[in-house]
Amino acid sequence: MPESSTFSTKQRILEAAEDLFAKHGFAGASLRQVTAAANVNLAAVNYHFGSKDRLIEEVFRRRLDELNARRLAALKRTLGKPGHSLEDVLAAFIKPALELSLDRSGGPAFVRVLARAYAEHNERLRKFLSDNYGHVLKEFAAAFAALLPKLEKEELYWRLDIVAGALTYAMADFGVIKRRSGQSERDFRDRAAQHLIRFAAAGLREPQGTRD
Amino acid sequence: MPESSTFSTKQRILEAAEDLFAKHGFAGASLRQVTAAANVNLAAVNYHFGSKDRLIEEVFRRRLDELNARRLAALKRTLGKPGHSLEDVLAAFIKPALELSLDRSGGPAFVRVLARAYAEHNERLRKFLSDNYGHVLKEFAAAFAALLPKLEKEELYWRLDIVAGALTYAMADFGVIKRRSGQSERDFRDRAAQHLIRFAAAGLREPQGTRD
DNA sequence: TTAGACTTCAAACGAGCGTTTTAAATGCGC
DNA sequence: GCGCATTTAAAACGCTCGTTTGAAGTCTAA
Repeated sequence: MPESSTFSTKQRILEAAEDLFAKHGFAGASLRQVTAAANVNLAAVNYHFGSKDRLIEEVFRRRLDELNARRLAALKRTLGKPGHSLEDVLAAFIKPALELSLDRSGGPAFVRVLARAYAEHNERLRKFLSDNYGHVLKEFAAAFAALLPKLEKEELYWRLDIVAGALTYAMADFGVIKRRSGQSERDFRDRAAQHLIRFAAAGLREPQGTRD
Repeated sequence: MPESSTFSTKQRILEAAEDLFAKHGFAGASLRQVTAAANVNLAAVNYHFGSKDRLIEEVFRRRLDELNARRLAALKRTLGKPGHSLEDVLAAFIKPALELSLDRSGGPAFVRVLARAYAEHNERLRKFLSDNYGHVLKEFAAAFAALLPKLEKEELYWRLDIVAGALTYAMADFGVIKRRSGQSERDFRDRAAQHLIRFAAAGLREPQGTRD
């Protein structure tokens, strides 16, 4: 199975799929649209991926494998530092995602795909993501828990859930937000990271109230 | 045009549509699924609403008219109080949405529909929502701006965007979160509102940083 | 009770869907 | 250059989609 020769077709399908899934959703983007945009024969999807569902999974795997590896590496580096802060852990989670949407072509599209997956409560997709990347979230949750010992577990999970949702939505909108003229992409992303980290840290650190 | 006789069919279509749009998305839920769930003839959708797109809009209008009226009323009440706080304004935004998902049947489904609309960047839908309900967001933005005079406009909009995303996402998941046994629905919602308000207030109030 | 507006219904429309099939083209070690 | 596995190609499969049609049914007011 000579990978080099299949590479181009598979790659083009994945890129077109990512873009169209971001624009029209998983159900809304058809394989005919995808293959037309990729300049590839319609049957190529089922030849290379087996089905539309598996193509969707591959769209996620391609980006998430690297994204989560970077997140874990950054987390490990952070946990190694003796006096690491909440902001450091948040940065380990957020910055790789921001870099993804900056570095690679198609990154901005992918974070929108990710937001869609968040909004969908599709059973198959949730299981796939949980099976493949659930351990990453668990490691981050443990790191947060260690830094916020006074928060009850239930309260912490509440807040992490809100933070994850907020970050996902915010990053999905980055491709749309128009930045100040003259501001470089890098500057913009750095400011964005600062905003997100500060915002999330404030929400997590706020002392737990007992009752009103 | 005798409204009373059409009422039942239209109502049943709207309720089935809301539920199925929440579950499978706008493209993913077909009119055949909707009409079957509503126990109504397939052609009834096009007879009563004209098209699938207009049905989608009507699903939004039915809930948002009341939701936004309540939000504006709560905001007006809050702004009338002399010493009102950031938390009060946030409560005016959040509590009506939480009550919607508590009071009415189908409410939890609708907030998930709302989250989907957020994730979609559908031009037609965005225009419809902005045309019909954009003024509500503007009034809230003004109220926030008055309470956070030290924040630059750009910074404020950043944060409001994140808050709106976080809230939308969090409320969409309320139907899924399992609450402690013995905890009443009302208690759960009140606690949820406290969490969201405290979280959002902390993120908004955090002093603006100049640069790292 | 009959006229007429409104609503429901079964059936069909053309179009597009994901997938499969079968054959032609391509790349590559021998 | 031949033989073979891999990839591309065109066409068709059965199915579901949103929408339209025209007739049947239902209700109300005169």
